[in-house]
Amino acid sequence: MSFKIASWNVNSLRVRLTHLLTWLSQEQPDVVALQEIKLENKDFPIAEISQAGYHAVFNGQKAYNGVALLSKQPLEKIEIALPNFIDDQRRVLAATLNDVRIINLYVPNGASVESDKYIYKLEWLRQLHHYLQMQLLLYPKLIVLGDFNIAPEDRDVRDPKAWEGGILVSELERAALQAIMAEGLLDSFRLFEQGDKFYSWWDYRMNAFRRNLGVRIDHILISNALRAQCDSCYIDKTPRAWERPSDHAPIIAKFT
DNA sequence: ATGGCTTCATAGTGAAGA
Repeated sequence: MSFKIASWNVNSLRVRLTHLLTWLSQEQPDVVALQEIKLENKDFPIAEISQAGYHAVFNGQKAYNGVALLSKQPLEKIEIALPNFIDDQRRVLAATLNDVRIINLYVPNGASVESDKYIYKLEWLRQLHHYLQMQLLLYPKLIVLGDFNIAPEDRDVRDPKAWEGGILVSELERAALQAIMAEGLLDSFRLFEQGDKFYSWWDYRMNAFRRNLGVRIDHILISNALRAQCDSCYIDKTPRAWERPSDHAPIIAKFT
């Protein structure tokens, strides 16, 4: 039986709800991880999501951040934060489906490498590292997906010279991601032959999407125990071309 | 060209995103 999982930073679930519902009906993923839902739990559109055939768990807050998991089957063992890390920003949502642990992340953006938010991003990634070490011991079949706000390599950036040393590509961010992946997580996108210049985020400004001036910062990482079952991974650019889109495109992985 | 767009909170503009 095949299994399809996706991640999508919707940049406001309120604004993007019709996009999401259209996309769900077309793509029929088994699980979707959403980031930047930007609403409180009391405002989550449970009825619409349920009508579309999905269970939902969510970890929202007012105005910013917020993550959710939609699933055709009910999810279990929900966690909503990194352990032992005091943080009022809602960026984590973990759940279990059968024997697969799914961890949805909205990694801090960091603003700029000179910013206090950059320090927070690096500390957050350090805490994430500890958490994933433990989760890998508990759950050999692990999927860690979401908006990582890190482009792993220069080939994940349309204009590496322009971005060099800056946020999303700085050495410390990339090293933090590499250290996490070295625990036993694979970038599912890079398990397969991909064309050139595939990105998951394009700035709203400067006609960046039309010109494909993007960066690949949304990822689906999988543990070694899932490697043999993973069939494909691809970025779905279609909803990015719709009217009033999110600035991110969904990324999808399929498993047998 | 440190702007450029979009969303949210707010009722003017300003923060935040990446």
